[in-house]
Amino acid sequence: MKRPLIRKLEKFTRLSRADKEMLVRIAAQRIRRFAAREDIIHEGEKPEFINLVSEGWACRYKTLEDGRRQIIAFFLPGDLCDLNVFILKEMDHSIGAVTPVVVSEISRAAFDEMMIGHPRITQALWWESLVAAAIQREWTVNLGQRDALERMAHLLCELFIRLEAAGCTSDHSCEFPLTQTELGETLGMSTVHVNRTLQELRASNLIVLKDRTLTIPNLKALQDIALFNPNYLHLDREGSHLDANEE
Amino acid sequence: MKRPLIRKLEKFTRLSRADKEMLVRIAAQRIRRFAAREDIIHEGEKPEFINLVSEGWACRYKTLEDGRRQIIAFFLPGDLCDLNVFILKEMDHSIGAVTPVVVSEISRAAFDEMMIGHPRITQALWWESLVAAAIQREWTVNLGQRDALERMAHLLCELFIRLEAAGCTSDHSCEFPLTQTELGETLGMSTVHVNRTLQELRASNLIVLKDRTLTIPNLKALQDIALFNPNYLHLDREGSHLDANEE
DNA sequence: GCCAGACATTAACATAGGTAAAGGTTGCTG
DNA sequence: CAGCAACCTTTACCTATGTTAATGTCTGGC
Repeated sequence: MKRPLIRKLEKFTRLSRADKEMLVRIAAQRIRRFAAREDIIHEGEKPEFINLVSEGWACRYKTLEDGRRQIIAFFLPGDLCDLNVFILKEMDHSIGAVTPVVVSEISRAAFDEMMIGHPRITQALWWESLVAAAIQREWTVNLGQRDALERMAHLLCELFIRLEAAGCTSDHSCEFPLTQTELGETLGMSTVHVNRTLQELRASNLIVLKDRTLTIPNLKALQDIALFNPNYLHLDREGSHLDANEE
Repeated sequence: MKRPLIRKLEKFTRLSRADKEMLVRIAAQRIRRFAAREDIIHEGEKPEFINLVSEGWACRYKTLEDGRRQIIAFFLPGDLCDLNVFILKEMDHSIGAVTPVVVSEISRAAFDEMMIGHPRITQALWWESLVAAAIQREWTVNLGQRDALERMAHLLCELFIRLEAAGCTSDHSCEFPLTQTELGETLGMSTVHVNRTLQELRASNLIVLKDRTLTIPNLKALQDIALFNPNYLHLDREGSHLDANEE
């Protein structure tokens, strides 16, 4: 459950003790807490920090002039928001807390320091940002090509596997704080249809979703429904499953 | 028309003569040509280079097991495909030529050299990759929230403005090589509906599209239909319109 | 122990967009 | 210059999903 970022990065590369200490130190420098639904940064503001979500779920979202809202990405424990953002003059979207959230702010200086002294971390962070881009692309495919049932199944598979990589699952279950409204804003469908779709997945015994807890009794089966191919998550370091060196 | 990459980067920052010479030199190192419809790199391959599209249009796409295809991004002249890709073990999608295309391959060594000796270029390239990510996010919004007419209008606005930044427009017109099938694969709609939607835009005098040429007589009007907010393209360098120093 | 607010569920009905199929251009190629 | 291939257009019909609105079920606060 601890240090989800480190746990995740180790899916890509082995980190030295010094690397890990560095990451822990950086993450401790400036910590902020947000209530559920609170904005962490809002469209139009100048980005000054890289945010690292260390506890809770956050999301990127964008609102159209007429009020329609689209959730563009989820940030799970261990996820970083945009390396290098400070290059941009202003945010073109907002980041909000989905649940109560703990965020570490990484300053430009701290980031540069890490880039210079810790090539392993640097590599690992680029990997994480390439994966984030790949996820965004997969969401494009999801919204463009899959129908409601496939789309929902795909999202659930992705979130479950990402939570697993961050050490936030136990057995076949994980906490699942999203409301049906939020699922609709993510998948581009009405709440009514979200509900119908979840009912259908439940009826097929593909998921159990109750009391903010999601259980996927047979992940393979859900993946099949979703046409889910995990390659885009790039979690395939040779032998990463052999490492038992959790900290 | 020349050096679309330089032209585009100068929307973000001023480049020195040495910077520009560097970019020209790098782009000349290894050049490849592809016929329309040919793959530049295919899902599953190991990425070894950063590709720079210097002439023609290319696209990223992904195909589901059952054959459905989604176009995920367009690469216009001056666009780069994924800084740092070589970190990944294999491509999770393909990149294909839409028209006949000229591509410069940038090796890891050349990229590193540039990063070290040319901080202005480094900054500018990160900017360009952040913009590419922002575009991908906007496509998520487009597919998730906008209806067919808005979606089509939005895509046309974006492509036109990006072509303008690369110096590939004249007055209110640009070359527009996409078939209706490709538009459908981009916007997640059937060709029949693409056709209906284009008819509707034509009937409202919002576009003229004929003989692979697109004219947008009143860009503002098209943007209004699309709920198009150009902020995500981050083309707003203070005073960039004052620079008359084209090379 | 009751009420308000947030969330989930269901039903009845409406519509944007998909599907299938046929015909119309245009432009190349032999 | 005939004929094919790629692309565009249109029509008729169908269905996945949206809309509206009513009802149900929790939860925390008083």
